[in-house]
This record gives sequence, C-alpha cells and structure tokens, in this order.
Amino acid sequence: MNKKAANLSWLEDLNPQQQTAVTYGDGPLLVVAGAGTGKTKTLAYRVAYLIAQGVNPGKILLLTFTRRAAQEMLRRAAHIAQRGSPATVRVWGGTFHATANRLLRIYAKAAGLSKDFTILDQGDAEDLIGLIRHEKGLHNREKRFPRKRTCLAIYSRCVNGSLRLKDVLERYFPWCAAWEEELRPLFKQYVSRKQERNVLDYDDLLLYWVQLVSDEKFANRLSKRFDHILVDEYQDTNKLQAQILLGMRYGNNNIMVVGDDAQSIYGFRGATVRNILDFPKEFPGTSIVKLEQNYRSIAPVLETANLVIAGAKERYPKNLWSDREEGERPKLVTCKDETQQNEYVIQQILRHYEEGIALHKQAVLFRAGHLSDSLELELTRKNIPYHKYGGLRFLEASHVKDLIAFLRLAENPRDEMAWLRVLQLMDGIGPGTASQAIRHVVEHGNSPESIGTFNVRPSARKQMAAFAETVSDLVHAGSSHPALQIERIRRFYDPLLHKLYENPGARSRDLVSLEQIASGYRLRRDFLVDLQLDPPTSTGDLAGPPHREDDWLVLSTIHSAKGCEWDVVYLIHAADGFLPSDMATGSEEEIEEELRLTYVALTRARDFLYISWPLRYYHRWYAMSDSSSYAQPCRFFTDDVMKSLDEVYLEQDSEVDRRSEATNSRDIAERIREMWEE
DNA sequence: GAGCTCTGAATTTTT
DNA sequence: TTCAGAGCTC
Repeated sequence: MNKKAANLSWLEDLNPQQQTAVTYGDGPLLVVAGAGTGKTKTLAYRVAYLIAQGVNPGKILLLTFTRRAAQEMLRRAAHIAQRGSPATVRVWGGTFHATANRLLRIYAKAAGLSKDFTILDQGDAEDLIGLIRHEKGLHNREKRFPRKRTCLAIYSRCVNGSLRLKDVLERYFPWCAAWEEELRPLFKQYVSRKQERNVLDYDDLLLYWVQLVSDEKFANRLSKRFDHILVDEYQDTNKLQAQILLGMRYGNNNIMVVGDDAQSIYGFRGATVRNILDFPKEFPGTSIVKLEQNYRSIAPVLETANLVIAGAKERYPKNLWSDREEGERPKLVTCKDETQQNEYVIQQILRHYEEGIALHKQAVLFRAGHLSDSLELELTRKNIPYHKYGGLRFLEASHVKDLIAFLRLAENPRDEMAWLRVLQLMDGIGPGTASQAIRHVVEHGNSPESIGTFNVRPSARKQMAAFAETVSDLVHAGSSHPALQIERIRRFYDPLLHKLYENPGARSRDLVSLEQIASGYRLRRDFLVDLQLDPPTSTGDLAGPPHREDDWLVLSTIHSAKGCEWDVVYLIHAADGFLPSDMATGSEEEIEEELRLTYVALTRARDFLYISWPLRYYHRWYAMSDSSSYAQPCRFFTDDVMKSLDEVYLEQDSEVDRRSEATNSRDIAERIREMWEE
C-alpha cells in the first residue's frame, strides 16, 4: 500500500497505537482496547483508511453489536475523508444476525432455505417449543418438566456454545439433567418444525451461516466476497460467531477484531472471553495492538474502575490511564430508601443541568429494567423528559406481536406461530380450531386465502369472514407500502383490541407508532426483518416524529449502555442482590461477569460519577404491607475501592431540599423548549 | 373445544 | 404483583 501523505493528514488525529491499528496492512489483527480508549474512532478511521487505499467499500464487512453502532462508525468514517462519504454507504455494516439474514436470503438455495423465511423472536421460539412440549405430553408428568423458557435457554446454549446437550445440562442446568432423554427429541422436533414452517429463530441465523461456510466451496466463495472484515465488541461473541469468522476467512485472512476482555458481559447468551483470548491461536500470524490511553474519564473515575476490575481473574493485562487529572472523586451515596435515592439523583441531575450539562449528557444506569420504575414515576411527575433504553421491549407487548403476526403470515404463509396467534384472537377459536385451520391452509398448498374456505362454528363465522378478507387484501397488497398494510390490519384488529385488552387507548397508540415506523420502509420484508433484528431500542424511538426541542435524560440498563458515554453517570441500586443480581451469583463465572458489568457501568462516566444504594428495601409484592429488609453494599466495593470514593450518607430527607428542588424542576420541559425560541 | 377461575410459582441482562 | 398452567363448566 502506498501512503499518499497529502491525503492522509487526518491520521495525525490518532495516537501512535491507534495509528498502527488503522494503517495495519494485510493479515489478522487483534486490538485490545480498554474502555474509552477510542475504539469506535479507531474502527471508523480504519474503514476510512481502507477506502482511501482503494479497497472497494462494498467488500468491507463491519460487524457490530447493534445497528446503531455500525451506523455511527460509518457516519464518522464518512466525515474523516470527505471523499469517502458516499462510498461508506456501500460498506456492509450491522450485527451478526442482521448480516446472516442478508446473506441467507442471497444464498437461500445453497442453505436449503426458501427466500421468504420469517424470523421467530425469542417469545415465538418459546411458544413453539412450548407447543411441541405440550403435544408430546411433557407438561403433565409427576415431576415438573422444565418450562418452555428453560427449554429454549438450554437449546440455545447448546447451539451458541457448540456444546453437547449432556454437557450443557451438567454445567448450566443441573436441575434439568434428569430430563435429557425427553429434551433431545423435543429439540429434534423443534428443529424439524421450524424447517417445515420456513422459519428461523435467532440462533438459526448463525447456525445456517456456519453451515454455509463449513462447506469448502462456499467458504471460498464467501471469503472472496469480502476483502476486509472488521469486528467490534469481540469479547461478546460466542463460539458460533468465532466459527463463522473462521469460515469467512477461508482464503483471505484480512480480519481485525476489537474488544476488551474486561467488558465481556454477554455470557448468558453464550459469549465467551475465550474468543478474544484465543484469537491469536485461531488466526496464526496475528498482531496485537493495545490501546491504553483513556480519553473519556477523569483520572479519579478511572482509578475507581481500575480498582474494581483488579478483582477479575483471567484477562489481558492492561494499564488504563488518563491525563485528565482534574475533577471530583466518585461519590458513594448511601440512602435511606429508594424514595430518597430518587430524590437525591433528581436533585443532582437538576443541579448539573443548571450548571450547563444538558439532560442527554447525563445517564442513570441500573442492572435490571424494572429498577428504574419508581424513578420513572418521579421523573414523569416532575416533568423531566427521559428516554429509557433496554428492559421491557416494545415488541414484546402482546398487541404489537398480534399486529406483526398478520404481516408475518402474509409474508410467509407457512409461519405457524403467526397463524396460531392471529386465529385465536377471534371469539370461539381456541387452540383446537386454530390448529385445524392451519392444517386446512397446509392442505391447500399453503395459500393464505384458502382460510376463506375453512368451516368454523356458526358463532365465529362472521369474524372469520372479515379475517379472511383482511388476509386476502394483505396478500394482494404484497408489494404495497407496509404502512398501508398496517392500516388495513388495524381496520380489522382495532375492534378486537378493544375487546381483548384492558387499556385499548394506550395500545392503540402503540400501533399508530408502529405504522409510523413502517412508513419509513418500502418493503414489508425489510420492515419485518428490521423490527425483529434491530428493534427500536428506546422509548424515544417510538415517540413519533422527533421534536427538535427535545432534550432528555437517559435511563439505561447497564447492558444497553455498552459503548456509550455521558458527562454524568448515576449508577443506582448498587446494593448486593441487585448488583450483582441475586439471579447471577450461582457460580464463580457468573459473579465474575457481574464484576465486569459493574466495571462497564463505572467506565461510562466522563466527569462525574455517583453510585448510590438504598439501605432499606420495601417489598413491593408478595409480602405484607410494611415488610422491609436491609440491603448490603455491593460486594465489589472492597476496602481498596472504597478508599477511592467519597462516601455520602443521607440519613433523613430535609424539607428544604425538597422545596428548592420543586422550584428547580418546575416545568423543566418548558425551559428546554424555550431554548429554541428565537 | 373454548374460556373461565383458581392455584402456585417466579422475579436479569438481549440478538 | 403478575403470569402460566391445570382443571372445571358450558
């Protein structure tokens, strides 16, 4: 490669290590990048550099953890070298799953799939496995058979970890080990059922991809399709994904993976730190570059984070440092209870806001989605706008799933789960009749319109006719705008919605949002795929057309905060049992992962870090009215860590604080709007 | 076979 | 509290 210095002056923006990574020649490269060391920047520059060197952008594959991350990097890459901007559009960027989807539709035939396959999300996959579990009579044994969720989790572990059922049971689900003989045929049938029905679950997307590249001829062909492969967040990939990469690099070993073993937090999904630790072995001739200068956090924050991660066992030794010496030490705030924690956090948010830090530069982080419930109530009450990332998903709401199911059966008439769901919405149709109806459709060559000739009991006839008409319209509208199709579905579905659910108003509004999202798509298939593989990630994605005056506070699970940074970070509920979560302290490995999770949370902060925990928890459910218990501090804050923190004890709440806070927060939304008035 | 009522159990992170 | 599933009635 010849370096045309004149065109590459932007390389000077990088430190020497980053430069080495960006301008690296051919062959495998592992970049071990600590938190905040400019990982995104490095990847973006690498893309720009490759394009500047004449690499065909359409032959670059950038695999990231979310679509958002890919878009962000490509946007930056486009900015770096102006002439690169139109070209980056052609770069293949996205998640493993989304890329699998694209490739599998192109090579459907070779993969033994039909191009119009639909995708089962986790809920559908669980339901399908539950259905088969039921059909096999596994549900009424004297000893309880694992629930459908557990069944799918076991299955998924086997697939993602490339592990044998026996080992998975012994290692991760010992209480289900007695059921091995029943589970195996259950899984076998689950697999053939999906194939019959032309549907893929999340794991299948990876599995079929692996199968594709395990064929020498195909591995060769796919290797040629991409000149360079770049992988972000490599510490959170699983065995299957590592196998995919090996296959994709069959005849070309230009691959760059970037990751931080200290930030591996997706073990529950089969991700393994081994991928990053073993990368040099898997790809002989690997060079390793370490990025150790943290540009994000002030030194005191980094010190605390370093002390926390020092408790981890196996890792690439790294020495993160920052030259941002100034700044406050992180605070560990002990609150009386959750209410006081909310008050404290809101008070600080408003104070920083008054001092000029916009709301969207501040984030509240927590371990589990529901841990922000009471804070959300307070924020709403005080008119402080926020967007929440992670936690309960829009798509998991039953009315949204209902509506999507209509689109899915129109797209893929063999999609059994979609039919089952939609048919049972109608009065007088339960699991039995629904199954018969599906059989009827199968017998008529899977023609969706044949549902019109299915005979139902008199009481259900009228609705069934209206349903058949809807399906027929959808089939004929195949290539029309998906938003129009949703409108058609809603004509049939809205009355049902009002009958079926408690709060039809709010649910109906969700469907309007869905229609709005759909209006950004031309093809039904693309809309469906994006919805399932890159779903809206925050409550803000659904708020309809964006308002330019919006500034909002960020609430996020720690998992969803990965890769992000904020000026001020509040880590709430840092009490043992919540962080680490009680659900994840069964094994040494799990606890290690919780430790890394804590590390991820702390390293999101640029300038200010507040860690808080309530002393007293009132048990909101299952217990008597005034039952409460005392919390223990998070076990990862050892004595050493404590020395790096400023401790604050809030014994009792003061009226004064409350009042001043009330004034502060008065219509903050209004003031934010005013900022845009001329 | 649909759909209601009662009981008992669980409760994280996400593609 | 909420949800899934079992069992009962129409």
